[in-house]
Amino acid sequence: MAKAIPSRSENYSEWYNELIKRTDLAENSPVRGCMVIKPYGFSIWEKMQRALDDMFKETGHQNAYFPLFIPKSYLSKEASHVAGFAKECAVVTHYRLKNAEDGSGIIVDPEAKLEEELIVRPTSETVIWSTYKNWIQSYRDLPLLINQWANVVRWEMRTRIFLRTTEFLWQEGHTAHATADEAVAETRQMLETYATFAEEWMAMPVIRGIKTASERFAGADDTLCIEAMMQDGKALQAGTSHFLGQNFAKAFDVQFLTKQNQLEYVWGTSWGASTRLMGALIMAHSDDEGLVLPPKLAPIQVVIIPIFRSEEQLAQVTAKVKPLMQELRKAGISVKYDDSDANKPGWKFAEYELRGIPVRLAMGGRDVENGTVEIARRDLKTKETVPFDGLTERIQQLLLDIQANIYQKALVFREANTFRVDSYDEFKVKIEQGGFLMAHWDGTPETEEAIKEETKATIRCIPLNQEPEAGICVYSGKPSTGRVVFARAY
RNA sequence: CGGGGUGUAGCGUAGCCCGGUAUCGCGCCUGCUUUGGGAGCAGGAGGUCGUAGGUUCGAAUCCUGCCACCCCGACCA
Repeated sequence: MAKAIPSRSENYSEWYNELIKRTDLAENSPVRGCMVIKPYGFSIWEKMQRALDDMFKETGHQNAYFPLFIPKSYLSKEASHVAGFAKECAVVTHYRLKNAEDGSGIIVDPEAKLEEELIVRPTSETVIWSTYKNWIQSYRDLPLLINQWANVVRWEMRTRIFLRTTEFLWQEGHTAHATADEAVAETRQMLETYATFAEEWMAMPVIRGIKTASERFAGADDTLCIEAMMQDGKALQAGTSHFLGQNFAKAFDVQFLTKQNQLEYVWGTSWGASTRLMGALIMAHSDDEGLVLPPKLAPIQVVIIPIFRSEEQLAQVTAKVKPLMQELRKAGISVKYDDSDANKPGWKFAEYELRGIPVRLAMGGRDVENGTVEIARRDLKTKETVPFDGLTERIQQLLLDIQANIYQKALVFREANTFRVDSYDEFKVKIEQGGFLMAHWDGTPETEEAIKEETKATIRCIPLNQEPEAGICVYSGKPSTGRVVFARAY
């Protein structure tokens, strides 16, 4: 018995860490700030990758791969870019080790110092734009729509598994366009792609918005983002899409000839989403019994557990189950039959619940006789006995229902924890309870900074598609044209 | 890098204040009974108490250094 995970409501951090550990998603590695993604966790990540990658392809993007190392001089070509990343770079200075003279072990060979240090990429704009210079000459080469799946390194002071690790996996799209309008449209399109992925695949509602100047990506003219609410009321940035203007084109001298034979700088975008999405997935839906996976991302959608006292009984159940599995698979449903006798049914029920498998079937002698099966759903933790016939259709529908229900639940939670706030006193009280505060802001970085300083709340974004509303800044009392989203964030 | 905490069997822990050769649970092994919500009983294996030193007749326990990990903060996707 035992093994309850620490309660979600009591200690969210502890619950999160323990959940990841117990479900075999990932673990901290001995290497500073890095994590090991275990097979179960990676199988979920792979599903995310595939879905995102398909969406990128549908919008005309192609995959490529660029180097891990960035010469220091590249990184420093775009001034605000390097300023933004300088404090968190891993730097390669030598290329050889040797035995110490005094026999004390292996040391870095001082003779093998690099002429120019190499930075382990914190993001790839600079290497990529230095390459694009050679790829782009004419308007006929545009738009250039490239994505890469890669790892990057950011030497953060404090790490948190999946949410902020020293090394992380992500995809980064880097596009070049002939006009600003086109690049802006691309930025929007990719933001919408992320939002669609979050909502339709992860079942996680997001707010589409634009970052304030102080939260903007280093080197961008504008940063769009999707922001999600976790179950502790904190915000999580789940994806970003940047309009780079001509900043990188100018820094790396990427020009093209227009139809009119004019030489012009190209317009850029970049956009990325990372293994942080795994953290989002966990924190958005899971409960004290474990993970709750949306069916579209569950590596196993249906688990079938036989209940038997003897080999003969097991054989009877198995005879019914095998054809069902074939039928489910034919319908595109992933299914696992756990007929091991290492653990008893009760243990299996709890284990698959912990791992977030959306649907569980249990079948024993009783069911074989009656032509029934017990079907349980993870999201609601309900179960019922249903006829064996027509199961495939029922399960198909159930998976859709679960996907929709998880989304709806997260949406209701977010709405219930989103508050319109009109005074700073109210702001300070509400922020302690968590959630999103919709408040007027005077548009100045000073106000933004002061509020952050005093309440630890940041402006997550200025929501897109929001009707303008005249008001006064909750902090300064100066006029404002619309509400922005304040929250404490991961 | 600052503040706090924890290191005892594969995992989780008691013991530490007040020194006397380590407790309990899970897991593991054997046997029987069990199997529709994390099985029961009986027996068994498993520990240089993070590490180095000090105090002491005697250290998991007291003292000092070091190491590791976790939490909070600065930084941030």
